[in-house]
Amino acid sequence: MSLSKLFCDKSAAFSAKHERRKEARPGELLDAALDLFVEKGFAATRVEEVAAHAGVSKGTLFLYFSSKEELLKEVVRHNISGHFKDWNNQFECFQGSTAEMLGYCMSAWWERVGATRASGISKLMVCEARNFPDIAAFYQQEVIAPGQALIRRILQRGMDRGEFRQMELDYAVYSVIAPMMFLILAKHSNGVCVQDQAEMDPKKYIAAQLGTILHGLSMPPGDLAQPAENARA
Amino acid sequence: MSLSKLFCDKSAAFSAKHERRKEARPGELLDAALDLFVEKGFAATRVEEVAAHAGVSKGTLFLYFSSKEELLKEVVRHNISGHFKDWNNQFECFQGSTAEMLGYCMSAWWERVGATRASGISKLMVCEARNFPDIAAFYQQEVIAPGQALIRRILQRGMDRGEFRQMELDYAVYSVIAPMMFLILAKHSNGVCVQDQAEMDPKKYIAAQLGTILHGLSMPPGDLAQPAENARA
Amino acid sequence: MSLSKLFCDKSAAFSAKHERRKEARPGELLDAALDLFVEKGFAATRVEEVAAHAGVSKGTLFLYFSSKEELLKEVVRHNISGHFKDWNNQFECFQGSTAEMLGYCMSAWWERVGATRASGISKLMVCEARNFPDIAAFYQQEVIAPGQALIRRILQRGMDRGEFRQMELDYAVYSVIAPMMFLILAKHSNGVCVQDQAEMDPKKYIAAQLGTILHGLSMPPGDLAQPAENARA
Amino acid sequence: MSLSKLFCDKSAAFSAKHERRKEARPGELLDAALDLFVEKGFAATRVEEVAAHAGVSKGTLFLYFSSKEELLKEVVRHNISGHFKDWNNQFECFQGSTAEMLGYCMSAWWERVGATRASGISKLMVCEARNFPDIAAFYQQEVIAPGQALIRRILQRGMDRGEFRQMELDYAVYSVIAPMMFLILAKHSNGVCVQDQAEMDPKKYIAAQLGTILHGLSMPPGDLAQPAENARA
DNA sequence: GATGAATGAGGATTCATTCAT
DNA sequence: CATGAATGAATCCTCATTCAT
Repeated sequence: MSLSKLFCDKSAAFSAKHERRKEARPGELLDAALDLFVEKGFAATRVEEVAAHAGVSKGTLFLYFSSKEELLKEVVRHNISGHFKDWNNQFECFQGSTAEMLGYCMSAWWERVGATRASGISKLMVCEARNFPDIAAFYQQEVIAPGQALIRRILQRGMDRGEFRQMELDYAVYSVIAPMMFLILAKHSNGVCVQDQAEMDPKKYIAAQLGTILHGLSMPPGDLAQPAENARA
Repeated sequence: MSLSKLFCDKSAAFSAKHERRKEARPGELLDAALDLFVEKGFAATRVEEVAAHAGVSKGTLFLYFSSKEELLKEVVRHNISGHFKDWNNQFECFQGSTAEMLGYCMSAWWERVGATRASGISKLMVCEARNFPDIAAFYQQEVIAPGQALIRRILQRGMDRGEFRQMELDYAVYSVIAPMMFLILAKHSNGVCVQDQAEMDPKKYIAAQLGTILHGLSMPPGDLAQPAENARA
Repeated sequence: MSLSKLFCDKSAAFSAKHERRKEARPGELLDAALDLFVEKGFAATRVEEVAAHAGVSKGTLFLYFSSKEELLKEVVRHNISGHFKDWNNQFECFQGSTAEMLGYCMSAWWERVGATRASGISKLMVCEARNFPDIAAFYQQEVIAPGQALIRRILQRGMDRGEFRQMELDYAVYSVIAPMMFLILAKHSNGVCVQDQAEMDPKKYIAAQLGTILHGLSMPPGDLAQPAENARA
Repeated sequence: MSLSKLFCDKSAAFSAKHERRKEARPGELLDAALDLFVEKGFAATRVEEVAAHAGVSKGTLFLYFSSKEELLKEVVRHNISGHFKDWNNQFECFQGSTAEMLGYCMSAWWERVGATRASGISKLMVCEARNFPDIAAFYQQEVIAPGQALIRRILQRGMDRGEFRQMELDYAVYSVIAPMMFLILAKHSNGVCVQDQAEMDPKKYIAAQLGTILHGLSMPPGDLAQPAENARA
């Protein structure tokens, strides 16, 4: 069964009005700012660098953003995906098993978020949350909450359908979130998470994590078949 | 009274408060610096704050650390545990199942690292790695590499003993690491990872993640028994 | 009206005040810096003072000079005259007696260097040479060496033409240099060289020193005897 | 005729009382301070360096000198020679020609001042006079004035005895002072005055300057003539 | 709108001076 | 007396922000 068949047709309706104003403002500045904030941190990034990366002068930046902090806020707003409405819709229509749904979710997330520049937002928020509580709260409300809610619904669906074992959702959600967050950090933290980043294939990583999430590392219980004649010394 | 007694007394009484302070200063400063760097980031932390948190003046800090950057380096060095030798030894002697071993490991890690202030180092490194590549490399070599190696050995043991299924270790290690890293971030990122941090019990979190890691979320295959037409309570 | 006229007008009117300032700034800063460095020494001069003397703010100074030390270097470079090429040319064409030439030289030096603010450079170099060996070496190469060379040529001319007695040039050059250097110090050292600086007329000083250099203090031998019909072509 | 014969026996009587207190204070500190102030300038010298050079701790320095500036004052006071009383006495008894007297003076100055560490005082004063007008005034009064007075007396003696030509003493004194000051600067200014300091022999330098001062650079008129045991009444 | 020169508050660092031991 | 740890005012330098062109 192809994945595309699994969904109904309701496509997402984008919020048009609020976006318009921001679209008018040089997206290059927001992109440059995101890249640099992620790379060097907010405090260590100079607005002049941001402007230079966007190909404009320092003064121009302040034409569009009243302050460096306001720029950060806009960066966060601009990079917060409207994916959730879409994804929630897709959840409603999904026909396959919950395992498939979870796999689809993680792949889709990687393609639409993780692999893009927008993924840096998460690292940025992790690093700057303490300094900008209001931005953190906004992010938490716009991204974390809907994200966790979606995953909860998926896991609940699995439990409801007898596919997943009974579990405490408050903790189980992190089994899905943690590997994705880790992948983002690995991508943005210069070897602090993974030894040789170039060696890591994100798709294989996601596949492997999905495998663990679904089945764990342990030998399937019934699967007594291959004993492993090895054992300890 | 012997001469040596005289000398001992003298040296013992030698400069009580002043000396004690001098011994204690660097450690107090390192602790304060760790806390603040983790909380606010390196660039956004003022040395004067660090000094104040350690109960000394700005100038005193520079008596012990030649620069703010050197302070950061020392913070990292100082907080890098020598746990791995110990843990590797324990690995050698461990008698129980590999699942138990993994559970023991994660709990021990939480108690000795995760729950302590030292855990902040990981968040700090994630945030500052790009700005301080040499420190990141040092951390990677002293912490990341040995940590991953230990986990690989554990997983390999599980596979060798037929407890764990065959897996590609290069990716499987992250099934263990990601949840722990996530826990640290949750602790230090002001709600950006978990909605209500106060609600989360780290021990339950670790238990839950261990459960997932070992057995996955899926219903055990043979266990088809109770399909659960239920839904929750 | 031709197109070129339009362009000319436009470019001529282009940014009047702002640009003019920008052109002028570095020179004003260099002048202020020279004055203050000479007056108070490099270390005792604050960059803010320099900026204030040039009528700009602290930050502006750093727009043009990357550091206080770089400012010093530029001060030296900027004040090192290209007089030597000119003077060497004049040496070649000079027709009069070598005594006249020496007198002309000392007067010209006074007018073009000694009496100007540039004279402070020499005092500055004397005072700061130990702290900035590379600048000292540069000054030595650009000023001291050519200066001594010129004087040697003059003295040599005098000897060659039988006007001057045979002398060891390595030491004789200082008979010319020392009085000029002394005059500079007198000008800049607040009474440490001469008791009442206001009383001293530099032209009379130079005339007097030239007299000594040429004829010494001693009574002309024989005096009476004969005016010296010797020498010169 | 040996030089020693030229003098009568009045030796100098040292001022005993005021010296006593200063003698009690570590001369090492004053010596170290002089060396460093001369080498690096007052502002650029750290009191800790002075203390270290004198082999004591920073705190000890402040036991003897209430401030860095007071240290400078004491350095100047300590290094101001009491030579003038002695030299003035010698002037009174000198039997030889004034040319001999001048030569003796310059040699004696070199041996007792110029060649010693004390010579640095002059360079120090030249450099710091603007920043410490009161010290400069003190130095001027204790050293410059008596020094110039002595030289004036010598030149006057030469004129009175018909050995020297008539000259304006206000300017003529500098013919003697400038070469000596220059020698000091050459010694302390790291190549800014003389190209290769190592090459210069101070005694030859002084002999050469004395030659110029006495007879000038010009060919003796008539040459032929000789000695001319003075002229004019 | 765009520019970039100018600003000055803010932060890292130094160092003269103090003072408990 | 001597020490050297501690201090904090002073100074260099940075960089977000303003504004005249």
